Amino acid sequence: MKSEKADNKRQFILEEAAKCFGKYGYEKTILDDIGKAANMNKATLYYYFKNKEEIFMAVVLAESERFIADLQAKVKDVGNFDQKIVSYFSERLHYYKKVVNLHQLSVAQLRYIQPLFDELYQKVQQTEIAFIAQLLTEAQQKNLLRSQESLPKVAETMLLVANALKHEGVLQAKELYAHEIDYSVIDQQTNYVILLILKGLQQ
Amino acid sequence: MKSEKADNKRQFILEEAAKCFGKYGYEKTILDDIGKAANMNKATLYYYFKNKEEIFMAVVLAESERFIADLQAKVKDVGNFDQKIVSYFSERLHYYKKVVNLHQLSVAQLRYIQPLFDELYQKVQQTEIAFIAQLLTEAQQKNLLRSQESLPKVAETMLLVANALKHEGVLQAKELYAHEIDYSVIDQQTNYVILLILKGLQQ
Amino acid sequence: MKSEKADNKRQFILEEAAKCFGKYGYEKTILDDIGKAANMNKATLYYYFKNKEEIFMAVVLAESERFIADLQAKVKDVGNFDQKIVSYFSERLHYYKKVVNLHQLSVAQLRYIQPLFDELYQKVQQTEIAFIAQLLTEAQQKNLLRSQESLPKVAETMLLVANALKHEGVLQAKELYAHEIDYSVIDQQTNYVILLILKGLQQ
Amino acid sequence: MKSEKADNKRQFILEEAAKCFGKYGYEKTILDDIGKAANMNKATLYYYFKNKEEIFMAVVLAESERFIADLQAKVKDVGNFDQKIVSYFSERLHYYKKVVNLHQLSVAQLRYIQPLFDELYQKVQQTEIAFIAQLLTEAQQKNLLRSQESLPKVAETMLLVANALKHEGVLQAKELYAHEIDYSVIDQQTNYVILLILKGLQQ
DNA sequence: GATGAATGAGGATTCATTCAT
DNA sequence: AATGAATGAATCCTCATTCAT
Repeated sequence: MKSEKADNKRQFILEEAAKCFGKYGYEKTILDDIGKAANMNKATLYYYFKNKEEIFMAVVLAESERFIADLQAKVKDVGNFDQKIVSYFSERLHYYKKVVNLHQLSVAQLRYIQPLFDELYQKVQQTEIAFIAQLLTEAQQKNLLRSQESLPKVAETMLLVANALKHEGVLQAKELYAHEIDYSVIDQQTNYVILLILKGLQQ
Repeated sequence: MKSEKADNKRQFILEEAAKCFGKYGYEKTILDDIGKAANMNKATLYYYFKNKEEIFMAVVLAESERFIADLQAKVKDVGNFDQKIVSYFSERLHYYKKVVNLHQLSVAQLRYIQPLFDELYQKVQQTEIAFIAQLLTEAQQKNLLRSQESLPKVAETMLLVANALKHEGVLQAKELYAHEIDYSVIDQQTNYVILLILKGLQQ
Repeated sequence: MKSEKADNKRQFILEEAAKCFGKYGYEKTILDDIGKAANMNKATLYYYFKNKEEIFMAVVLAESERFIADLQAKVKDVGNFDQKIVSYFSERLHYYKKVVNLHQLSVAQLRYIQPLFDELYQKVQQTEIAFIAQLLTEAQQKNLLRSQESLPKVAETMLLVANALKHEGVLQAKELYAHEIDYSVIDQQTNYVILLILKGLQQ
Repeated sequence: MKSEKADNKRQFILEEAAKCFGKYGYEKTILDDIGKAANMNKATLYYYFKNKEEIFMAVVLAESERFIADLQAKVKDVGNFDQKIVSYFSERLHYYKKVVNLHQLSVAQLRYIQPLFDELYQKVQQTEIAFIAQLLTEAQQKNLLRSQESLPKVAETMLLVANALKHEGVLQAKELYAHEIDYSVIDQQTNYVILLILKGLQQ
């Protein structure tokens, strides 16, 4: 492929950028930092990415993919079926929190970035939906679920709800310190709804 | 007092500034934000403070004083004498971590700001030394300590060591994510040394 | 007089301001410098003077008066009548040059300040005219001048011409370095015209 | 060469900047002035220079190099060997005075700028040392000097002394008007020492 | 693909000046 | 008379972004 080399370079930039963002935070990282780290003129970065924000997004996406893979591997070893699902969402929220802290994002930036963020997650979400649907299917095959529902649809709904609660929590946090968003509340709300849904499926 | 009004205004500015720094972080907060929040031209801020950094420092100092007061009240209710001292230092480190996260400071900034930070803490430290010395004195009066040492000196030394370990931890963190500084290691080291010192006093 | 105290204070401010302007130049001297030097709040300066420029002008005026007095004393001892007049104008130009350098004025500032400058000199000029007229009168009494001209008028004209030539020189200096204005050319031109006028009077 | 164009532009900026500094002085010259004079956005200046000060320094350096070249050409035609050396140092001091006046620098600025100034002159000084050493060598070849000293070393020492006396003079001038520094005293001191050294070489 | 060069949009800081008391 | 407080208008400098080559 013509683009294989380009992809490698893109990848390399992202790795260096991730280090920079981690060290200095999103704001303090200037494109010259990333350029120097990747041994190229900062203008070249614009050949591979639209702008600083896109670089950041791509960094987060890469981290996400790694994380989701980890997460799914981990969840497979968790107790029974209910717990698998619940802990999946719980860990997922925990991860979101970590990313926010990791890059020292403030609430203001979060609000601005979130839409792009979510757009980016679309891709990841396909994986997520598939994974949850898979868990549900396995449960169904063990006769744990009586539902006739489309399981992918259910999985998507669960994710939708989880995301909605997360966003809701962030948007409520107007006056609070960014990382003081009370994720534990969001966590409980999410757990509760997910369990309700699962109960519904088991009727 | 001539300066009472000015002091109130200074105080007011600090409260508004604290909100801004909390919301946006140190970097993203621009003086216009603080000015608008405090209903004044940003140039006026320079009448009350030397520069942005001084405003930030004053905010942190105010938070510190509040925190130290809280902390000391809380520690009084903690189990026995040893535990009081140990938990004092543990909580103190936890607070430092919180401040760093609270204002989304990166390692790079930390290094730069730390000296000013510490200078500022001089005042707070007098309170801290007095408090620890008091705890030690009470223990001595209960014949828990046999030492003839000057207790304020001991208190000062404990603080010195705790601070040194904290700084050491930060300076080691060159390549790590700012908030990923491993405070738990620092915490253990600090606990260990403090207990050693206490043991020495009890010989 | 009510204003005697105020006059003393004004005088004191001017002395301190002169030191400041001398040390730092017009631009670099800030009102806080003058205020501190005169032991008063900078706002108070505005009670005594309209603005920074007026302080500067007053400083220059005071220096001028001192200088003109000196000059006139000195000239009295100079050789014959012609030489007295010529050296008066020559020294006068030399003084102007000194003031300009002394306060590190640039050509740009000079252009701006000149009108105010000249307005200020009006007062001084009365003294100057009187002095030159006196020299002329003495010459007339010794029958050195046959003219029927009004001698004050002649004196005034001489000053007018001298000033005009000086201004002309400054305005020509657009592209030159401020203090590189070629005063020697102006000096020669002035001498020449003054001598012509004197010749005319002696016909 | 890759940088030839850039060097030309740098040069062009310096020429325009020199005009501005000459017209308005260091303080009054704003970067917009230089930018406009050089037909570019002021931000572009930062592509070629680190800051305003560096531009100024570069202007002075360029002037210095031109001057030193002139000076050396001129000195070659001066009478005998002793006179060549003495007049070199005398002219050199005269030049320093001119630069200071030329840019309307106040004593305060001089103190601040001097270190950078001297750092910049390091380069020029190599040329100066070589030139003086050459004069000494020629004298030696004519058997005017009996010394076995390293002549470059002697040349360097002479420059060192001349600079030290110059600095001493500036630093003494605390309360004086900047351009009223009494260079004639410095000149005499320098001459005296240089002649002493030359005498020593002729023993 | 890559980069040297250019720039507009800010952001911190300074300072002459004003005004209420 | 005096001043604490306030501010608008600069001014230096930074940085993401663009563009011609």
